[in-house]
Amino acid sequence: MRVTTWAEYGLIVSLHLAKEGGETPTPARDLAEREGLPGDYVEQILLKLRRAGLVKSVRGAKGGYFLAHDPQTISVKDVMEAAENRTFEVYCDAHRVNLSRCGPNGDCSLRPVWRELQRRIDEMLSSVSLADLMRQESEVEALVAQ
Amino acid sequence: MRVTTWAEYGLIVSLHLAKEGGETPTPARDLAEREGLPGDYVEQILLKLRRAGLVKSVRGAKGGYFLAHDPQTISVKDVMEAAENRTFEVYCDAHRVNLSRCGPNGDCSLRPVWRELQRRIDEMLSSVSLADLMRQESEVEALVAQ
DNA sequence: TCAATATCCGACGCCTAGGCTCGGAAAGCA
DNA sequence: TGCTTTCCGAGCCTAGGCGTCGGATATTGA
Repeated sequence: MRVTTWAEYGLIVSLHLAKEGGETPTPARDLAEREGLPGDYVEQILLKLRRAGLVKSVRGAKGGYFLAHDPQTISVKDVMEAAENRTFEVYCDAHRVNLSRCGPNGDCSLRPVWRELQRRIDEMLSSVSLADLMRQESEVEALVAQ
Repeated sequence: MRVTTWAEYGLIVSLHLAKEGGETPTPARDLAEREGLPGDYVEQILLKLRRAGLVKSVRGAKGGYFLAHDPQTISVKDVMEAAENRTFEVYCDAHRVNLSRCGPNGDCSLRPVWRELQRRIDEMLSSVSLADLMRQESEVEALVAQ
């Protein structure tokens, strides 16, 4: 079980824009270079974030991207879902290995485990905002420890 | 973020053996057929589970596999780690994209989030045993809901 | 009006790892 | 001596993660 670069980079990029603040657009290429990320790839990710309504873009010279909302109103989960389409995929939902077990009428004691896991992951990721991430690592550590 | 078939099948297989009970060996092929899983693949998974000490095997005719311990002492996390090597991989631990950020002296506010997420996932998966999973789906659902 | 700068967007290419198969060696029964 | 079964490495196929590229469109400033 792992997080992809879509989510990881998506968060780095969003966080960068959050720190930038305001509505002055930052070009994708500048952002990528300053974060040490592949430029073309960052562009793809910003496109996804824009389609999800998390960032806004300005085209043409002097254009770029800026955050669409207040960092406090954007959660880690929001960014991950925008970048990765999902936070956690329940296997048996996607691949019905055995219909008599995985179907709606089946009885599979594993399903509740995955569902609950998904719930807790989402809960955790929803509870952290971009504003939270603008602090020092040590502060975030304290904040996040329940 | 998703669970692989290694973990999913590993759990199905372990659970099957738990229900079987006792020390009478069940052949991998029989198990696979009754669970509707690919036989050769199940064999690989059982091998992993054996190496992790979760199941024991008897070679030769009339041989097969049985659970090494009481189902109550084996958690979902145990099985997943045996089958998948890890429950949750923290991205920046595996791939240091940017040394000044991801290195030990770097300051990355994302790390605490992943670490805490990992902690909570492990906590959840440790709290459910194979014995718990031997119940009906609806019972497990109630059990697991915190 | 032209050149430079950016976003926009689809398509494609590499490579890893997940998911599964195969073939054969060793071990234990009948 | 067969038959069954575990053991184990090797290999195959595909999807998807991870990026790259090329060109169209929009905007700015000279």
